[in-house]
Amino acid sequence: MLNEYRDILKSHDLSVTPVRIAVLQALKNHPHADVETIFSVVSESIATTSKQAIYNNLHTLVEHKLVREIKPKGQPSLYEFGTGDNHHHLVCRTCDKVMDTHCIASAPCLEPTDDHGFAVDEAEVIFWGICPACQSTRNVKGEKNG
Amino acid sequence: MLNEYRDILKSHDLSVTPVRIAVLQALKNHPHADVETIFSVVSESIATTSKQAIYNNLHTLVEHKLVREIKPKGQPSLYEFGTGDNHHHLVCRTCDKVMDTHCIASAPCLEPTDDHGFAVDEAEVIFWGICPACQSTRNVKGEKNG
DNA sequence: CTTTTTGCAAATGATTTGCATTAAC
DNA sequence: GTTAATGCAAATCATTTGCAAAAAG
Repeated sequence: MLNEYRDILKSHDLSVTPVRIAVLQALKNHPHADVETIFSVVSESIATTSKQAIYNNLHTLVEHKLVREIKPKGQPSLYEFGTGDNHHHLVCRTCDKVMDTHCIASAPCLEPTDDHGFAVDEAEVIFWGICPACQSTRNVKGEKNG
Repeated sequence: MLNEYRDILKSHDLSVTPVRIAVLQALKNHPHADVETIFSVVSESIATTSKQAIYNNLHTLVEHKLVREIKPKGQPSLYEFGTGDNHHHLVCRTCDKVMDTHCIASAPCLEPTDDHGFAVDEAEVIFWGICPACQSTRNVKGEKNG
């Protein structure tokens, strides 16, 4: 429902534009999408859009904490609709696939022993490993799987 | 002591070259250094070196788990001598400063609730926040501090 | 009507690739 | 002598910047 996105944007004092709504829709349908993917999905409904409009919107949405950015080492940034449910990520060292997971750590467990005066607002956990597909196919770094 | 690095490299079946040793030394003296920093430090002792030699060596060292790569969102990669002590990082959202810290979570606490079949070998924790300097100077994103 | 967003082109900058030379083993 | 590392130049590619036209508030 489009008005859903409209209301979310309005409640964050963000102007409502077709591209911006399309970006939110694309993120909802493609969790962990990169800019390239979002651009091509948005292009399906708005053929004249530009990659810069996608970048602009993602930055704005990330700033307003509506979208979370994930940056696997050496890959383009991935984006996900920020639900604020504080989940974490499994990242495959071989094919860079990203999956959601939760940590058995309860909130007070995820705290630094020494915060060096930082005002910490988020604890991000990345579980590094090898995904099932890469385990079975002996993929080498760089090849993509499922 | 140079033979220290020599032995570390030999024990990992890596050939011992002046540039490679200089990279390890630079990392020891400059925790959380980026390629630019490592290049200029190494250049002091080996004036003829190239940035590509630095990249090559860092990749090799990371592959052999002698060096850890940290990738703050949108910044060049940072590298640190990989001590295997499983510490974590505080990253400033404003100036991108990185500090070491530990997590009060004990090992069994840092496990995914559902590993989706991944063979997980590391749990990386990044504590996002605002560093003391940026808190006091009201820095805006992009300005560097301390 | 003022501000924000859009879309285009061009610039930036970290990282990678190809290859001949040189050094390590 | 065979393999791996070096250093140079050129290419790649995600991301950013500048700006005029268009849309949103």
